Amino acid sequence: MSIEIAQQVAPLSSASLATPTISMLQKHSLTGAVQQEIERLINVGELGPGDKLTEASLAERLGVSRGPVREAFRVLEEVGLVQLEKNRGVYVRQIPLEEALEIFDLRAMMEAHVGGTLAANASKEQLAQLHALVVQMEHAVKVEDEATYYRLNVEFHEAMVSYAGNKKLIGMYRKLTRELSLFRRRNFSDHALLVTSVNEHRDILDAIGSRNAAKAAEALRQHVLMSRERTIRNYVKYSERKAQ
Amino acid sequence: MSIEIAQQVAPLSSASLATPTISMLQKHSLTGAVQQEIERLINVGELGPGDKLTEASLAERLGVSRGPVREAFRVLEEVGLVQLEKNRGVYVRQIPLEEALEIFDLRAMMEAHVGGTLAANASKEQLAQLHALVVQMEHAVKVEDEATYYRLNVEFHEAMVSYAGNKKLIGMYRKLTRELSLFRRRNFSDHALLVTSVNEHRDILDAIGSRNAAKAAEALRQHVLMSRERTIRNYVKYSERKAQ
DNA sequence: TTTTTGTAAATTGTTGACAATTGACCGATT
DNA sequence: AATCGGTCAATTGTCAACAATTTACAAAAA
Repeated sequence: MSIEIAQQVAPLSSASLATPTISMLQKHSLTGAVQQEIERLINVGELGPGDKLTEASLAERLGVSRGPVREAFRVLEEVGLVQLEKNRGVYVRQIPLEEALEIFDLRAMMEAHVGGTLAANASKEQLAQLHALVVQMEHAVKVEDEATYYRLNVEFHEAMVSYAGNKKLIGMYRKLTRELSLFRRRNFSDHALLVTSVNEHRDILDAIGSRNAAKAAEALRQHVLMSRERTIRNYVKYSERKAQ
Repeated sequence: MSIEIAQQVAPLSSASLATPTISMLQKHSLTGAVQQEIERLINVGELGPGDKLTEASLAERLGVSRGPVREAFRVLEEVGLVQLEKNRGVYVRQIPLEEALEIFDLRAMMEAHVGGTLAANASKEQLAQLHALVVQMEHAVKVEDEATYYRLNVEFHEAMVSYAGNKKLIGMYRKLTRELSLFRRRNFSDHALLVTSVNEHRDILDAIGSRNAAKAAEALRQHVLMSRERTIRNYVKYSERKAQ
C-alpha cells in the first residue's frame, strides 16, 4: 500500500518541458505516447508533409531514449503517416494527388455502404443526433464560420460511420481520413461551396430518415465524389499559383 | 567499383542456422525480415492464435538482438496479427467470431464495389485471366482437389481486387484477409459446397463479362455473404464438437 | 570552372546491459 | 486446509554505447 503511493509521486523527475503529459504516461508505454505526440504534431501542423524526423532530437524533446521513438516510427509507417528510408531517416508522408483520389473513391464506397445501412437500421436517437449536427452546420454557414463548419462536417461523417456499427469499418475510415489530412490544404474557400455542401448533408439526412437505402447510399456517394472534385480543382488551382 | 564487389561477398559471417535467409537480408532492415518471418510462421501454422511470442527466444532463433524483434512486434500489432499486453508479452491474435463477421461484411462491400468497377472497366485480357481461373476451379472441383480449389479461390478474388486498380483498396483487402486467415479453420469440407461455390464464381464472371455493373456487384456481394454464412455454420459446428 | 575524391560530422542500425514488472513458488499464519 | 505475504526467476521496458551508413564539405585534379 504505502509503496503504491510513493510510486505515484515519483515519476516527475526530469519532465520534458515541452509536454508534461509524457512523463505522466511513462507507465502507459512510452512508444504509444511518442506515437500520439507525433500524430498531434502533425494534426496541429507543427509537422508538415516532407518534414524530417530525427530520432535523437525527438527523443530528447520528449525526454525519452531513441528506442521508443524508433518503435513509434515503425508503427507510424504502417499507419501511413510517415515514410521510412533505410539509413536516411523518416519523413512525414506526402500524399500524391492520385493517392488522395483513391482515398476519396474508397470513402465514397464506404460512406455509400454506411448510408444504406443507416437507412435500414439507424435508431431514432442517432437520427436526432445527425439532425442536430446538420442544424449546427446550417447555422455555421449562415454566420460564415468556416472553421466550425469544417469541424462539424468531420463530426457528421464520423458519427454516421460509427452508427453503422462495424468497428473495423470505423478503423479503416479513420485511417483513410488521417492520411487524407496530410494531403488536404484547406478547402471551402468559397461561400457558395459551403452552401452546396450543407445542402448535400441535408439531403443525406432526409434520405436516411425516409428509410430509402438506395437513395441514401447514392446521396452519400455523390457527396463524397463532389468533395473529390472540389479537391482536384483546389489542387490544380494551388499548383498553378505555385508554378507561376 | 571494386569496393562494391567486396561488399556483396562479405556479409556471410555467422549465419543463423535456422533461417539463412535472415543473414542475407541483414542490409534490408532486420525489422522487416523479422516481421516477414513471423508472418510466415503464422501462415505456415507453426504459430497459431493465442500462442505467445517471447522477444528473447525469437531474437535468438533469428540470430538478431531484441531491438528489431520489438520493432517488428509493434508493426505486427498495427497490422492486426498479434496483440501486445504491456509487461506481459505479445500473443498471436485470436479473432473473435463477431470480428470475423465484420470482416466478411466489409469484404462484401469491397468486392461488390470491385464487381461494379470491373463490369465497367475490365480489359479483355483481365476477363480472359479470370476466365482461366474459373476453368481451373471447375476442374479442381471435378477431381475433388480441395486444396487447389482453395488456392485458386483466393487467387481469383485477389486478381479481381487488383484489376479494380485502386492500390489502397488492395492494401485494405489484403489486410482483412490476412486477419481472417487467423480465424478461418478449413471450410469446404463438403463437396456440395464446392459445387455451389464454383457456380457462384461462374455467375460472377458472366455478370462482369456482360458488362452489367449492378448484377456483378450483387453477385459478388451475395457470394461473399454466402461464404460468411458458411463460416458461421462451420464455427457453430466446431464449437459444438469442442463443447461436448 | 567543373568534377572528383577523400575526410569528417551527423544520423541511423544494432546490440548488450540494467531497471521494472509480472507470475510462480513456498513457507507462515489463521 | 486455506489464505496471505514474501522471495525469486523469467520477461518486458528502457537506456546508452558502439558500428555502419549517409551526407556535406573541402581540397585536389581535369
